[in-house]
Amino acid sequence: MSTQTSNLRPSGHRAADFVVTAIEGRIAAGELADGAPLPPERDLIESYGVSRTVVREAVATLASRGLVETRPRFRPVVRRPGFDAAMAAASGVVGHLLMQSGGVKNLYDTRIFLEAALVRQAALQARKDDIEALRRALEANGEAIPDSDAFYRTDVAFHAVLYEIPRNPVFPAIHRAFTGWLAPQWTRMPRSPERNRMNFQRHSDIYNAIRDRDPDAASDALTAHLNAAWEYVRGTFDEA
Amino acid sequence: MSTQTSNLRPSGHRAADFVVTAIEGRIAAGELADGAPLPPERDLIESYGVSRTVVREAVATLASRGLVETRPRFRPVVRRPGFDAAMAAASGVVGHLLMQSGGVKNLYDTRIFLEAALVRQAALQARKDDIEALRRALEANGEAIPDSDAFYRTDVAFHAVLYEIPRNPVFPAIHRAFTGWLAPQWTRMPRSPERNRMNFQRHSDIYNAIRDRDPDAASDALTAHLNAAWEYVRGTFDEA
DNA sequence: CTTGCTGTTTGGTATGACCAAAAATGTGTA
DNA sequence: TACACATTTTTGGTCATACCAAACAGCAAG
Repeated sequence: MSTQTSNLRPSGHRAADFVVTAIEGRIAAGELADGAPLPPERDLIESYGVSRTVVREAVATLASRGLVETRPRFRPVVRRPGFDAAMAAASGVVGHLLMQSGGVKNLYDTRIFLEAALVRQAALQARKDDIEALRRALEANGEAIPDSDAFYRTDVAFHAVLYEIPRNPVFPAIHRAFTGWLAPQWTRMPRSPERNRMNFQRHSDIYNAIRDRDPDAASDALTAHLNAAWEYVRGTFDEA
Repeated sequence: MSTQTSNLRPSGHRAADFVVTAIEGRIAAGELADGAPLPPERDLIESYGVSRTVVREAVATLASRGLVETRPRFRPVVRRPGFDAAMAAASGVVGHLLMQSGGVKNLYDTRIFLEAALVRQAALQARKDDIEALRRALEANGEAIPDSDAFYRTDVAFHAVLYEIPRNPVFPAIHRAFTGWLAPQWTRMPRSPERNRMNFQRHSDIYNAIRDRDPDAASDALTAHLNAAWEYVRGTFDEA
């Protein structure tokens, strides 16, 4: 007859979800600023009138959503989410997808598609400083031809410039996610200065097309570049 | 063979992470098939030699990664992750992003960009049955003009066809994610048969351009369509 | 075969305890 | 005073036990 627990939280829902949304609200409201540590679990117990079990479950949920960052035995740190956090949240699942048949191919095709559209757009409306940034990235890429490790970094940086041209923070986040997901495949590819030189040539083609304001040529060059890279690495997969 | 119960989990790591990866492996190996219920928590305790706290934390992590589906008081159900699961994992963060300044705009611009590229591609290489599917979707959309609710559904369905044309499962997943994220904004938009008729006209333009194999016209029609919709709803935001 | 009841299973939560590492505090020396 | 070192307190990670309520499985009655 007497209610055993006298809590101030709405019953019927899961207590953990209640705590999650409550903390989410405090983050969104700015009460818990970016970089600040989360209150100790034992404080949260008192604040929300729940058990430590619930608090820990809630913190784990927040962590997997990218709203807080947990390291073993450290206070969780609040992270105001950016588009990168969204990608990070998805990456756990994507890792599984990549191991399924055709998963890598589907993702890589998506990248080709998106990037081809990016260079087309870039050819149409890249600003002077965009093209200059692209030129510098290309130059650095060319100088790194003898060093395959440096070439990889400058390669990624070159493509990164393409994602920055629209000035929409979603695109750089997508690029970082792509490179992170596909890096394991890439590193299995044998590298050599000769291949670097070939890829640099492709990069030059893309740059020239954008500089010359030729969207079709830019799109074609990008597609050819990435498709060639795929053909080169496809042998390393056991897929039909 | 004999179930190895020699659970010597590496110390230094978190026990919960250990359990998570172990269950992930069982899912990836197919031992836990899609749709099957997860073993009871009390069984997992014995299997991995950890406390129930750890098991619950692990299950919560798996749930937030989209590998299992939990409903209150039901056995968690294993879900072989698809690209939709990846999007679902990201949606928690995206919800926060949408509330930040410019978040909706950035995401919507991304959608316009992607969809414009899709219709361009569709104009170039859509198959006969693709165009036929698009025509049927357009027809249904036209018939739903008087009913704003039905119009919204057929509107989404029309755009969905565009995402299916590349036959890459990533794109439909992206579409579902977009519509899910942006639906709250859309539903705030006042709807009327007149606006429906206008949107239907835009859809017709897109369809005609694809049917006529005119990539530029298709891309322009799509961009005009979505930009017009944005202009129509922007008044509902308190953004500069 | 269906319907309805009943005991069992199982997830959700609470409580208390212990450990180890981090953070905070105190202390002695230069 | 300033700084390095030792000690106490805090705090996250884990374990064990217990209880409740809803889902589930089995059985009896219709």
